[in-house]
Amino acid sequence: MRSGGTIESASRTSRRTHRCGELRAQHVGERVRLGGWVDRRRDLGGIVFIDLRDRAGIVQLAVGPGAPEGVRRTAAALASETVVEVEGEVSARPPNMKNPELATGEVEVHPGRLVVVGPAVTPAIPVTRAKGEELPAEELRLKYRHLDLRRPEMQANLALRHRLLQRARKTLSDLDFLEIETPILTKPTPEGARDYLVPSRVHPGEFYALPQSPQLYKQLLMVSGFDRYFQLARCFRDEDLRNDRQPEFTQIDLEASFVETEDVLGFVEAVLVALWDEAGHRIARPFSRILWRDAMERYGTDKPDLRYDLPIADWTAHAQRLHVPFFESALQDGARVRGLAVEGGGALTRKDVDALAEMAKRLGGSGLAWVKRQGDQISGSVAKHFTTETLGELGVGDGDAALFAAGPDRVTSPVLDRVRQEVIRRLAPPPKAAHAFCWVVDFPLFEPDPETGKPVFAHHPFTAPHPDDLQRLEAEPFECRALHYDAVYNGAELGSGSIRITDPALQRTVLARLGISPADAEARFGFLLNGLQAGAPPHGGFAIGFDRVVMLLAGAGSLRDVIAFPKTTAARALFEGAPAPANPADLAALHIAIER
RNA sequence: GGGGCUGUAGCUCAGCUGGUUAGAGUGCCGGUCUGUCACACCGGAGGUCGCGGGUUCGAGCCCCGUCAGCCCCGCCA
Repeated sequence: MRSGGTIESASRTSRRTHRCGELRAQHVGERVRLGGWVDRRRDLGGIVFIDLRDRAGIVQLAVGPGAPEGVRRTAAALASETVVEVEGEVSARPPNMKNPELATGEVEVHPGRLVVVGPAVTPAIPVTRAKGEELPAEELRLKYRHLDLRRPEMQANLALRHRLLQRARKTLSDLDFLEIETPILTKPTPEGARDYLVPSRVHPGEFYALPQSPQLYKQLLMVSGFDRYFQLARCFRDEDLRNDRQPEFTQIDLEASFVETEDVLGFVEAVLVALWDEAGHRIARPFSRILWRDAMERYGTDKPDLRYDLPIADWTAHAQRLHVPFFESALQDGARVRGLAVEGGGALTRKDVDALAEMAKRLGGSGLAWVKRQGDQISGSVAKHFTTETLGELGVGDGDAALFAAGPDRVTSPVLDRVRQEVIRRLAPPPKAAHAFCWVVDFPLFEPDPETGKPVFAHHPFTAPHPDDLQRLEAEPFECRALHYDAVYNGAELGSGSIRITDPALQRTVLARLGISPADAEARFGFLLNGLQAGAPPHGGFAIGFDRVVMLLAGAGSLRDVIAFPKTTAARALFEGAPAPANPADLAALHIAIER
């Protein structure tokens, strides 16, 4: 509510007129009521200054000799993190006493009433730190989450998260998508990540699973004719964690009917552009495209960081002429020599290069050969095999360096991907762009099982094969491309999606190709197959990893900084203490016996 | 399942080659102070060196085990 002249605060309640952080010079002379936490107190004897903090920020209370006796007594005894309510007049600060560091620094409040409404014990971890003091240990931040969440950084992260959720919801709703909730108690899936299981009380020995994603439900919604669906979906996977992986997480999940790949990418671009806009970044559309095969060849990864050049080159032909022992030992069985021509790589120190080579070895490669050129000087582990001319053929000029890896692609690709990232980190070249979005398309449909070599699906078994590759399904499964696409941003995967199989016969064929018997297929995916037989429109969709998006846009170092109550890397909740033993009576009711 | 890093006062950290009574800053408690904003100044309390075992005349420091947090590999259709 806003009325002319004075600004009526939207934060007004029965107990306050404004939030602390909202007060400005324009409020001078107004009598306000505030509620907040005591951030800091500076007691000068005759006058006490209190920084009062709430969600909107901090304002200074000044309790001087003119204040009522009771207010002065209360002010002198206030402990930090106490909740107080205060009523008083907003005053302009004396000219030399303004604080330009503070949004409210032009003013202060002179309380006529000051009441402790929420006394606080001394906080276990500080909410406000001294300059230069590190954050408390993460373990303590998670244990005393109610205090950690009071910090302005965490408040800002969660406020941003809120805005992004609203923006995603509005963007999709405006595109005519319907938000439809799907079950949290679902059916265990035999493939994929481990499920979180929930025992059934009324059906002894049977279990629900928490959804790893709403995949099958959203496809069935398409079969049901809902046309465009989205959900801000909570998903659960019982796998080991990383700094960008939590056991429960949120996806912006969408699916649409009568679409081709182009349509889905368009919808997802609209959402991503809106989210980045909400965070203050203007992003151009359409995003660039890169074939999966090219991404692997040029960057060694399916999520290339396109903020930087520095593509991987194939130097096999050059290497064969040079008779370098390092290469020849590896150059068998169709292996290749690939490498990076690093512009300005002369700045890499011996220590840098050794660290890179060490990293390459750890990743299972035979290591890294290297050459540096300074004028006519050529140095490095394989320097004696090169001249300025042969280096020139590789694109290595004065002041540059070349890094070589030799072996099969499955080894050198991940090595060169990591080496490229590390070179970029160490040389810190200026990025071509701050925000490098791209679509990676034409993923393979199958990949070899690392143990048996048999085809297993690279994504999920409902991904449609590329129509041009259908006839290769039997004879050359690994050559078969999928209508699958990933959204990649600055080297991070934001999400993935695909056009789905809608022909039940093709769906059965693909499942069979994966070694799943018809009976098995029926037991596991029968409800989907039934759905497809009932008249399925062509459809496809996408899922955006929302937590990761918030983390990137908040500039946070960990998912834990954009989730109010996250789990530790051991999947524990330190704040509430989950998981916890169940009492025997509950277990008995669930027909569960614990083995130790 | 495997590897690495960390664990010392409420919090953040220092602690040398194994050697006397384990320190600093901040917070906390008490005091002085009328314009501070990391207020300043004076005084004080505060320690199972994560836990268990071992080596040693002697362990915060070395060894073994274990727990917790974090990072990575495997895993995450």
